[in-house]
Amino acid sequence: MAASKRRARQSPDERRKQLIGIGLEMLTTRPLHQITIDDVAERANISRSLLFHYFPTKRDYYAEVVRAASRRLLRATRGEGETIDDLVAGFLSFIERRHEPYIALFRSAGTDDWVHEIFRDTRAALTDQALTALDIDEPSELVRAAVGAWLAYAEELALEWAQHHTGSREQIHALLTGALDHIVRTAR
Amino acid sequence: MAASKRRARQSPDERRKQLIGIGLEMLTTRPLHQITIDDVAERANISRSLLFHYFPTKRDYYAEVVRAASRRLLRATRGEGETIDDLVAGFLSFIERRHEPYIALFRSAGTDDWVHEIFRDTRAALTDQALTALDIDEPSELVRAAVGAWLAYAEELALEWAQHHTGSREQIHALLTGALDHIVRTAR
DNA sequence: TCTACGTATCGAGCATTGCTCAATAGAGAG
DNA sequence: CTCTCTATTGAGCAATGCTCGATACGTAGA
Repeated sequence: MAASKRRARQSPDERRKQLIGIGLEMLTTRPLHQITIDDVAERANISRSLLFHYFPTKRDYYAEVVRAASRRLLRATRGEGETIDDLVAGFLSFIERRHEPYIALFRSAGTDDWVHEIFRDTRAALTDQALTALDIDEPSELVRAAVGAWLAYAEELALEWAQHHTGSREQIHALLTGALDHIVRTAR
Repeated sequence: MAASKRRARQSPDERRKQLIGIGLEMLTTRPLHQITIDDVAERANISRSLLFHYFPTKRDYYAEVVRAASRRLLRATRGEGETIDDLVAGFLSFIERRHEPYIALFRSAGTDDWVHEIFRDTRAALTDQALTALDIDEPSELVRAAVGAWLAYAEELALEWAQHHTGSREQIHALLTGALDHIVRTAR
């Protein structure tokens, strides 16, 4: 008690990182809007007030947490994306390893407009990666939309696979690449 | 003021319907968890307490609202589903007319476990409709998963189309049926 | 080593919101 | 006309997002 009451003064940078880290961690166990400031503060061993010192509002805090989650995802799928096979393989590996935070990100998508916006940005970036891998330079609006929708398909199928082991990795891989190929050919 | 203070006693059935109706209405303008009991009560011209008299908890109220939204959707797509073309056509018409409540339903999916469950049930029912239309009696787990994921694709693409008029109705229709056909053939 | 300043940190307190419970009043049965 | 049943309410509690003034920790300069 005496020890926990002691003020452990830290640099703003570390504190922010710590708090966002805690947010990411908690995001894997419960939906975004169920994370209360009190929970985070207690976990970080600080007062509520301090959290509001770093993030003007709960929304801002959430937003940074979700953005961090998004960055993680994009970092994990990017770079390998030379071909569609590479991209899909990277995507599947990522989902396999980290489907929990990924689910968390998705589940958070609908909670609020500002979260949804981050979610859309993330998906747009993934769409760009896919389009690049497909060697499509100037896609029509329809092609972009179709590839974006394919991502929804990919997410759903990959998560189902990661959670319930539905089908083999090769089957899922084939379903994803095959569908994308078919979709893109149809869309233009 | 005097008029609004007057007690307008109603039958439980009507009250429940009224309250759920208000919930459905509000769901089109804001995400589920942003609807406060106070808002609903004020709109219905009743006290907060009465709402808790009919629904033991806010969750229960939400659940019934979302279930009602789900039922609407299923009623609108069911029946026409003789062939896949019929089903897709019905789906597109429905989205075209009512994409707002539909978006609302989707957006609500991640807010909480119990909402997500309703959402999954809804999608499972739609999957059954599609499988029936495809004349697939005993689908493997993989086929079911693939068709379920295809629904995510369909939802995403149809909503994009309804909101931003991306592509013609025929193009979207072709993209949906084509993808489903391709996916099912690949999955088995 | 001492002092003074900047700021990381906290505690008290306010408004909103989900929820409880005892009290009240409207409507139909007898 | 009265009595009973229950739809309805108001007051109040606990949790939670958020504000603000006070405090103490760490360091730069003497």
